[in-house]
Amino acid sequence: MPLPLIDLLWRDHPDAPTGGRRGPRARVTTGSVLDAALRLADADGLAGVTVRHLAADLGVSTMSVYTHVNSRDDLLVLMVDAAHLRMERIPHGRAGWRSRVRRVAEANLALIQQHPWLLDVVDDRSALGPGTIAKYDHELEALEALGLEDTDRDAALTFVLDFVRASARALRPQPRAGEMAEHWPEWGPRLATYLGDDHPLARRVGAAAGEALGGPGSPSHAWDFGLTRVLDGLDALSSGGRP
Amino acid sequence: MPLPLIDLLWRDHPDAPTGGRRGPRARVTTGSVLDAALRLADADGLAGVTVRHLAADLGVSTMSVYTHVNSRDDLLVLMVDAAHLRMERIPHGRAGWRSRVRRVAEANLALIQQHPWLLDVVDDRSALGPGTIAKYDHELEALEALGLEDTDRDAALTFVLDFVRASARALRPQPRAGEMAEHWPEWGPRLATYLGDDHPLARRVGAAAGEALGGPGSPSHAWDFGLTRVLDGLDALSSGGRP
DNA sequence: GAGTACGCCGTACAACGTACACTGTTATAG
DNA sequence: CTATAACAGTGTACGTTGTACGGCGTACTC
Repeated sequence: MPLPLIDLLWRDHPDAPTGGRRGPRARVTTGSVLDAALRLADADGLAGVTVRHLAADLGVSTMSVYTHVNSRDDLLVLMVDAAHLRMERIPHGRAGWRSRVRRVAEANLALIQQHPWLLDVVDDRSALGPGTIAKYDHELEALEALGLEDTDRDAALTFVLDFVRASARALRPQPRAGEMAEHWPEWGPRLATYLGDDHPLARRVGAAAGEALGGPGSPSHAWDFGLTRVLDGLDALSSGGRP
Repeated sequence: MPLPLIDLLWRDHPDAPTGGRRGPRARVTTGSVLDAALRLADADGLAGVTVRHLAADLGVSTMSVYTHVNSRDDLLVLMVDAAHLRMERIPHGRAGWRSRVRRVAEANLALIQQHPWLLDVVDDRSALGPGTIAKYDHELEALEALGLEDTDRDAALTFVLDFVRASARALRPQPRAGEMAEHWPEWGPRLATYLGDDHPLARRVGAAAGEALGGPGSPSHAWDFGLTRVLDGLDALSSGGRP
């Protein structure tokens, strides 16, 4: 049986237990399993990360994967922490907090667009891993100039990162988009019939939002809009409430 | 084969196709399948909503479910729209936009806490259903006094609702919480060893946030904090940018 | 050289969504 | 009145998933 999750997360730390040295040499390691899992997830999404696929990619039998990882759920946690560990951490420099936070948001958006499967992992246990903790530490620094007490500082970071996650989900090409477009010639008129003259506001705003989504200009209006809202919302903290 | 999804969503509309009248009378309907599915989901979560369980609850065979619903994915879309349809829609009255938006947020939080499985449905096709459209219309009204153009009005609502979804996810009792607590006596000291003196900021803020989470006072500091941030962020729109 | 810890593997099981072929029932067409 | 077509419902079966269990062979320790 592999080591507990906490030790697998910190497997590269000098104090991490190594286990005995007997028996045949391992042909794969937890690290190489993770490398393969990340490749698979980036290519085929989380659903493509099955234990069997993983084992085939590694050239071992299905059950051998469980020698290096306790369960698929644990694997996902390890993957998230690995992605966080590899994330580039740009020094904050002398920029003001607004630029800092903006860069944190953009870096997280880039991370999720590079690894869209991050949106599909709901397990929070990666918070115990070296990558996630380092990321947390670095991003907390961005909020320094806001002068918040600790609980608010954590809440502010959560606020920013939750916005990024939601926006990234909206920006992600929906798997159903193709199916929707396919059925639209049939469904569109039918929906118009059902709606009739009801909900004129929803119809007007929905149409405008739909057009803007596929239209020219910025790839996502909602991202710019939301990010400015986030920054202005935090701004109200340091400028002593609303005027 | 059942009707296409768009017609199932609008099954209660007068213009909805009813299908022929031949054959034995249906012992269950799309509506009763949904009722059972909602009960199951509220009780056991989305994972408890299996076609077999559903059929057993309804007293029919497994495959009979597919007479009234095209697929499990479609079922989830119908469930979401049904939940949106049954949501109470409080008139906005004469309240200012801040109170209106606050109430929209609180109503959505209540909705998700009543039906936590809503967080697990990622399919956006419910946007075509009567419940989701009525909800959209009603919530857009809350933003009237902000004087936004249509695309911004949609973006603002998305901004609010995304915040609610993320907060609701954080407030939801994590399925892993029990397991974490169980392993904590073993993992806590180990984590302390690994961390050593690194990341003092993350350790301090993380500890404060962790304490606040289980501590006395408001059930969630992050909710109050974030909601005020959301409102202040929107406020900056109407007060003409930051001072 | 004996014992043991360990990597690896084959088989097997329960659960899932659902395709398919079928039976039986009922309203309609001739 | 009968033949037909449309429909609700069922049983079986397939492919896929995660993973428990027991066995086999290897390499280190005594």
